Amino acid sequence: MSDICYYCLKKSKAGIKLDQKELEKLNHSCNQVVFQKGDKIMIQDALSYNIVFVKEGLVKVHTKGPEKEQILKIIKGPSYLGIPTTIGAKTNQYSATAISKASVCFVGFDIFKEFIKNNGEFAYEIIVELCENELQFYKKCINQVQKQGSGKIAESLLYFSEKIFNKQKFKLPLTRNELGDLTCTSRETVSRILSDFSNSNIIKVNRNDISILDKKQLEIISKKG
DNA sequence: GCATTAACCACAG
DNA sequence: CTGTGGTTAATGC
Repeated sequence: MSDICYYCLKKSKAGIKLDQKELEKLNHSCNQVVFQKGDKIMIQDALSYNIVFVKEGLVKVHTKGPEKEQILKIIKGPSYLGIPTTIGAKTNQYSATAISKASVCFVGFDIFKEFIKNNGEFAYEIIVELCENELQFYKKCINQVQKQGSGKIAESLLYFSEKIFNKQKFKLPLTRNELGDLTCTSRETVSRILSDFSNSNIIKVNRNDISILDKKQLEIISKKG
């Protein structure tokens, strides 16, 4: 099949702007890999030759800090994940690990560069994505520094509920420890806050099954920090 | 001072 | 891997 990319239903917003000829080219230097939960997709400090695009599935983006592991974000396909590190640095500045089964496309950097140079619509969509990302990180940065524990946990629960699963009830794809790495708190704090929320009937917790019972309250906690 | 918040340690499921 | 309790340190009335 020389037209897999052409028929792909999980194109990025930029990918939609490619014409048939470009999609055929893309297909020649694009390699799709299916990762299982826990598989490493990108490893920090390794040389990066490809633009990494998550077609489907959940991926955690994380980096080794001076003290401990830091989860930068959790993303759901379809979404790019390796643009800044591929373009802006020689080696990967972060790692990426599948936290569910995930289909990932590795796109040759040369062809990606060619699209950016020759297709303005494509380039524009890439810029939009990069800008949205940067703004999101500003927000996250402020939240991490200024919100207290319960606010940060509430925020991430809402994130999983609204942005990742679109459900009130979901299975948390992270351990308590990882949720701590994501929210800049300790695993003990995560445990305590989750049981606090549970005792206040804001959420229902059973292992990693989370149900949000009182979304309003959770939003208030998230907002006020 | 006293309360709140959260990290670190330890230990038990 | 989790939940809890004790301890300690920082910060804010």
